[in-house]
Amino acid sequence: MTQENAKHCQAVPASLDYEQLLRGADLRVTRPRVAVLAAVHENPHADTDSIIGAVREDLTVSHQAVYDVLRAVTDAGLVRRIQPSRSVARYEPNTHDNHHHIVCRSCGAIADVDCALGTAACLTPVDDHGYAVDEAEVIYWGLCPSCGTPDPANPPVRKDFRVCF
Amino acid sequence: MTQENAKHCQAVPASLDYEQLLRGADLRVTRPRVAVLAAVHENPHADTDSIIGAVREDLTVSHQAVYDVLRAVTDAGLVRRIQPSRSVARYEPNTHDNHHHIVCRSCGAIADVDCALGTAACLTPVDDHGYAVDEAEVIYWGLCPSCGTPDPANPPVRKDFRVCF
DNA sequence: CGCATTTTCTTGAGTCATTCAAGAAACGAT
DNA sequence: ATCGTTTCTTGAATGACTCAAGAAAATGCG
Repeated sequence: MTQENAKHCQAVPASLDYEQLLRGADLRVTRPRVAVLAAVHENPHADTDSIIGAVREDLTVSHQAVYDVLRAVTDAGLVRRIQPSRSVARYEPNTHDNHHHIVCRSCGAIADVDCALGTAACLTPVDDHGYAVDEAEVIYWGLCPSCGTPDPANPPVRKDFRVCF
Repeated sequence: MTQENAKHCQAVPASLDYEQLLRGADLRVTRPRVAVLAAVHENPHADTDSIIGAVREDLTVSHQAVYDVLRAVTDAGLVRRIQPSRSVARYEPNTHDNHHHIVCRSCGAIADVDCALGTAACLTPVDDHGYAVDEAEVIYWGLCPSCGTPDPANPPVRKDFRVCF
């Protein structure tokens, strides 16, 4: 875990707590679900493939199960799904603190940032066109420190958003 | 074009203006490029498939050409690509007014909204973690007027983000 | 204008994240 | 423990998007 992200990471809950989390959301407790929740908490902004990898260190699961679980816990609000343009889906624990993300255009690295406005103000667009708004998602785009200060030995790569985060 | 989006739509330029736009961006002027630019200006928030359809009303082009053109004009800054979570890529003319979007969770409808903060403030996260930020993208999530006021004759559909915008 | 150079478009195949479907296994309420 | 429901496994399919090689078209120059 990077220094940058530490602020938004509460202590990783023990296995028992994931059970609580699932039961609290009216979801059945299964080993794949606990393992996926653990993987999401331990790997900030991980994509599905990384989560499958992490889960399989403890357990044999099909990729389909991971997709199903991620959908279930996301729908239940336990996990937040983020998907910057041109990226695959990524997941993080839902901390309910309305923090946002900075994404590097070059390498795809993601960092957490606090909401500049506080939870409430952020939800108030000037004109909501009659929409019932319940979330404001902010993505800051730019270059991360390593990509912004070009290093000939380590050139920024556009495509490979998945290796570096 | 809906009333809601009218504010962000300048008059649709004539064909000649698209030529100017392309030349100004150091891009060669070709019939597919002019047609794609026109389609993007005439169809707010259209996905690639819709753009292919619109272009093919005037011209025979391969889908690959449309993908290539969209990439070229997006990289050149003539067009903005937006891709809310779980949606395919969508395109709009780059108006450089830093407006944002409201997306309906149910049907995927997208509406434009002005930036609540003005161009400058919006680019200033509280802590940029050393990133050189050049854009702040805000997506408000909620329910559009038709999905928010349930109508038994027209139930909200989750999956079909592409039919309704 | 006509040719050469470079870029762009066509054609057709391929990739990869994600989803679908059917049956087996696991959960939890009685 | 058993039953009914939900979840997981297996294997195939979908679909947006990309790759690659050659044909066609656009720009620059004589």
